[in-house]
Amino acid sequence: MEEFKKNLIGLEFKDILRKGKWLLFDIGDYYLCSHLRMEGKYFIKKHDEVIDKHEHVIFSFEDGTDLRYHDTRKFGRMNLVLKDKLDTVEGVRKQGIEPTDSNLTKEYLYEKFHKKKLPMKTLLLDQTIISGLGNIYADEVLFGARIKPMRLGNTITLEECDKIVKSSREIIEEAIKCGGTTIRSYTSSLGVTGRFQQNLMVHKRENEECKICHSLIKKIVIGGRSTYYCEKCQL
DNA sequence: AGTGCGACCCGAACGC
DNA sequence: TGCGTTCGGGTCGCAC
Repeated sequence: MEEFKKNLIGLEFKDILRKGKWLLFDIGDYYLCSHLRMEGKYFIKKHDEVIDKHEHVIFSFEDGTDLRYHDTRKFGRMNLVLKDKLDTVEGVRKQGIEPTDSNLTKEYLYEKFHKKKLPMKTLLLDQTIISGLGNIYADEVLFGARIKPMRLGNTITLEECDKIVKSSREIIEEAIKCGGTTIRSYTSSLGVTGRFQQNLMVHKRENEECKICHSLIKKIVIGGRSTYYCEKCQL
């Protein structure tokens, strides 16, 4: 921690990049790799403003402003690495292809899925295959692609991979437009709300009617994660 | 290698 | 001002 502080004093934040779910702050010879997990968020505040009990890391700048990292559950992670050592941050290095990237093709997904004996829900959460989908969007993508979450990778056809490409792109783009999804965050008073929850077709909708076929949405656990799907719409 | 699962964290939601 | 328990999100590390 002391080392972390000492290394940053006097350095300039030059840029902010993103790789999958990681934020990379370009600072001098370093990248500060920051993963927000569930509820991590950054705020700009004046240096003299009262420090909230969930503001765990504060960067103070010469102009009297702070960049403050706020994380209710202390679940996020930060990792300061020299730029040429970025490869040593496993999570950052092993990112797969993003839904918005034209390199995400049905052939690529078929190659990744067709020998796997893991459920599709688990495979969509694997950041080394598709980068950026979390528990909510994985459920939504599978609904959009009309694939049951427990189907194993080795049962998925090329055609279904095409549906996943399209569904993931559509859902991620729409979610970004909406400012994300607010489900468990209680910090909306701070201005961080997502509107995508209005678009959710299955996630967190156990025993509610499917918006397409009106049968009841089911909830199960796959790979230790809550998973929602429509028995009738998804094959 | 591939797969499965507990640990991490703590406020909210839930059950009584 | 009720209190104890469970849940959940993404990732890693360990066991098989």
